[in-house]
Amino acid sequence: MLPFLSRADEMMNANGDGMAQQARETGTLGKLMVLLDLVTHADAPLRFTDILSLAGQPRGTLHRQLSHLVEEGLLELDGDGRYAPGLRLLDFAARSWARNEFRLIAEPHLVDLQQATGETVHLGVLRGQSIIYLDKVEGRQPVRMYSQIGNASPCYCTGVGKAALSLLPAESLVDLLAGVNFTRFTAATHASPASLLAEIREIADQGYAFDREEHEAGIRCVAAPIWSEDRTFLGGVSITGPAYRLSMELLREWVVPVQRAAGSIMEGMRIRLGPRR
Amino acid sequence: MLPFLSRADEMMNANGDGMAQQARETGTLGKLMVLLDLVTHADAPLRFTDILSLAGQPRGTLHRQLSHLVEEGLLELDGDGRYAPGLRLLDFAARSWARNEFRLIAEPHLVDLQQATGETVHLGVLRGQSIIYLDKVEGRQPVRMYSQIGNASPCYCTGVGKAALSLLPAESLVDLLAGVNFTRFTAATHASPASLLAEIREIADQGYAFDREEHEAGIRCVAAPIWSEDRTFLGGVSITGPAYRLSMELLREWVVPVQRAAGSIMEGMRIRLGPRR
DNA sequence: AGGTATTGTTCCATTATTCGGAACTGAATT
DNA sequence: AATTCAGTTCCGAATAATGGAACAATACCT
Repeated sequence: MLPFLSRADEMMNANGDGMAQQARETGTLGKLMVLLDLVTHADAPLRFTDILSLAGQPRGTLHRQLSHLVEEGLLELDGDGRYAPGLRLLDFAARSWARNEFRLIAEPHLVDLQQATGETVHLGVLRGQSIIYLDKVEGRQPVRMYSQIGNASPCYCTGVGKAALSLLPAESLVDLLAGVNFTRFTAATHASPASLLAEIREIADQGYAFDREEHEAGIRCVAAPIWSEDRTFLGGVSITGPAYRLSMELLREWVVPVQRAAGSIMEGMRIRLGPRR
Repeated sequence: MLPFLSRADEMMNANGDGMAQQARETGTLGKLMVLLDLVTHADAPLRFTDILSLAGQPRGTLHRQLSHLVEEGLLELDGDGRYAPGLRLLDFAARSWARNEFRLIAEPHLVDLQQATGETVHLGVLRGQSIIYLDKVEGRQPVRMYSQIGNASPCYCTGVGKAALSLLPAESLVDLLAGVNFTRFTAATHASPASLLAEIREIADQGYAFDREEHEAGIRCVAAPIWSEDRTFLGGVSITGPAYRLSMELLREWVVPVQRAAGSIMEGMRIRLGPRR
């Protein structure tokens, strides 16, 4: 569904001649990742033939590639010949999450913010054209975790996403949006780059962003951007909740606390990263 | 730390001659996975040179391999030249977790068991020589999630691990244990295959396993095994908690509920998988 | 049942990618 | 300025991936 880090940004450059296209693939690995993407994005485990038609590769080739992925534990093949994501992915992810510096630094500030407002707090970063949620703090959590963490969400209709975009220089922003597929999730979702760009300019001035039920009907949020001096990471914190409880007035009251949390996180990052450079 | 799915099981077979060794590598992918393992297992982000010495590969080669991993989002390279696990791993994992059939089937039974006992319930499966925790249900959870989920833990000193091992035919069990490195976590940890084998035989008879502070001092658990007719998946459910609260008597009382939960999960799997074969 | 279409697996000469030594750049150190 | 150390680029040689076709093993249909 979500195209994630698309390496294929510069594929359609302006010239029409038959020049050798820019180096754009990661060789063998790139092809295997496409397959992993296919399987992990599928709603149900896929059979060999399903993948064959989706991947458009010769059978022999595909068969070997899948075998390699299975042998490495990245995919699993059940007794009925259906391919599902492998559990080794969980092991990798658990490790990368547990040790993630940014998350570790942010965590206490997220908890503070949650306690101050009583609503759900998210931490997300921009990767490619998607926001990946790195952490989530809920009150007495009725819902299961992992529900949001790790999920890639669109950048053009989430509070954290728009906050992150507002930090990009105009040129990169346009480049990035050129590759985005504007899916209309609700009536309020931006349907084109034009209207989005206008809002983003506003967000850049104000220093905070709202999500007015743009991604999911009945869900609103306020978000503040997080950046580093060299723009190597961009992200945001947000407070999210049901529209019936979070009036726009209330969200406006929370602008200051969210911005303060974002500020504290940036401060923490500066202390951690500053001395090195 | 944990060697995970070691493909290299049959490397040291009995013969001493120079015959071509069994096919054992996954080509390009296998080499890249070794690197991913290195980085995700490290305590802190690694610099190029660190990886160079750990991986023992020519510089040019290593450089290209790491570049590919970074380009695919499996690794991230920060401004200081340090490699950390990439966030794309999180995205993959979130998906594979959310859609995992076994977990979805087991979930309600885990919740029931948690409510019946008030203690933490785990669901784990055996992959290679490790137990991977697929789910965890706590009471009003004071600790963060992801803490355990996805983590690979040793099979020889966890309740779920020993329960899973007890289902293996004698031969496979010996093979598997031959590759295990017996780390002594506490005074109660099995230090050799011999004593472990004895206990596992007992567990196979009884149909349940205890962890008597073998993995972590002060932590005990009861676990019951889960299997399928064709032995394609082996795992277990467990109730875990602090030793001061969970006396051995209490654990013995919980044998029945844990076994019942395991039974219900197997039942659920049979309904789901049965009709197909 | 028998025949046929479908699905999955193996083989091997060809082709493309990876390999890895060496030469190169740039920064830190003396 | 000279010297080490860390990281990057280059290119012929070695190796692994490719994909067509032949081969199993099932499911599907009269």
